[in-house]
Amino acid sequence: MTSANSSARPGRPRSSVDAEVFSATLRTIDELGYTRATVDRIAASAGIAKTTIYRRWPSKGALVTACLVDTFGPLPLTGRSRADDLATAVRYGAAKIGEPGVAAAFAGVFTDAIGDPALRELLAGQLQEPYRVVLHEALGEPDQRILFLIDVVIGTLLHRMGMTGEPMVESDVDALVRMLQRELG
Amino acid sequence: MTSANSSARPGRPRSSVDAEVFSATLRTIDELGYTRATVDRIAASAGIAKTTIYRRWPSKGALVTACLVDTFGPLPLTGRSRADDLATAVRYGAAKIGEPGVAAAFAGVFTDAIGDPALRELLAGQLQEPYRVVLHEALGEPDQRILFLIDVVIGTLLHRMGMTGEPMVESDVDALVRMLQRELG
DNA sequence: TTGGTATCGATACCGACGGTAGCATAACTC
DNA sequence: GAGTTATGCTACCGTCGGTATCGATACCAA
Repeated sequence: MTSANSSARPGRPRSSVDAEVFSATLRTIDELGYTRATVDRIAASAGIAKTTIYRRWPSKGALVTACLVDTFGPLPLTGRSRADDLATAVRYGAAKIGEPGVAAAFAGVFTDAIGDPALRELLAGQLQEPYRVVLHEALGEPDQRILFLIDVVIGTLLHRMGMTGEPMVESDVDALVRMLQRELG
Repeated sequence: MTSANSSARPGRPRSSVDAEVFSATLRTIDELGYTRATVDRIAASAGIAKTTIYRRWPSKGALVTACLVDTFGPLPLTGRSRADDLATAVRYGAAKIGEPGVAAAFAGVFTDAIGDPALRELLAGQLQEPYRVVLHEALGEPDQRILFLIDVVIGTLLHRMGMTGEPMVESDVDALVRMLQRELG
């Protein structure tokens, strides 16, 4: 019979540096902005070679998208009520987008995704789609409403970061929560 | 007395090609995306030399910002009622952001503005500030509420364009109008 | 007509960036 | 050991944002 040992691939195993790379990516983007955060600098900050990055991700946009998917984990919903889950989702998004480098990374990927359909599919499929599914289940609203909700939450928070460079203040996040609770309540 | 003729500067006058440049900028960004819409290509599309562009705008980001300021003209408010003015503003923004190249230009400038404080000030001061003033007057709401409103409208519409590449459908724009009318009504 | 001035097109150039190729070497399995 | 895969390193390519330069051009004033 063939060797059925699942983790028995020959050759040198991949070094587990993905976490360091993601951390270095956000750190570098936060310090220098998306454009000046070159792949060379990110690799140097992660302590690896630039070629190693291109062996794992096909482009800078794909790297940053993977970085965002890693940063935005699963939504920590409570399931107590629709209003509660909605508020949790909004505040979770606000917290994540307020983390250093996240908003800049988001804007950069959006820009790269124009005229790069593969990257746009990656962005919509890997980043937005999981939240669409879980919010559809938690809120019991049709998909069109869920996608609208995501547009409002993420778009609003990103626009504030893009215009001011600062995360949205808590009182405005509160207003966003109340507005959407009225909308979906 | 000194020669007080206002339009009597010596030398060759500037050729009036700003409109062609703005048109070429949006056209090229729409065709190729922000990154691949190089200043060379924009200049060629406008039928002028690249150096002429850099004599009028200090950077690609400044050119695109000026292009957006030109595209987004003054808000055509009716003054009939707050609800009417609000709906008009939202639909005006949706129409403009749906025009070819506008959303891509917006996203690109946001990306460039990170780590370029001068460009960010240009963006906030030239593009956002006029709308803040006129909406503050028309809606009679405090500045914080107006800025929040702008974040929601522009952010939501841009996020939809960034994720799907298509403008927001009319039914969703309607939902956006109703949601904000409830919020500010 | 002449001279002064500011803009224009064209070209060449620089530094930086995204991405690729090649090679020696290290790390693992059998 | 042999075979296989990943890594670091260096060198390289094409492109892009932005600058410098120069002759030609279009205006004004005298």
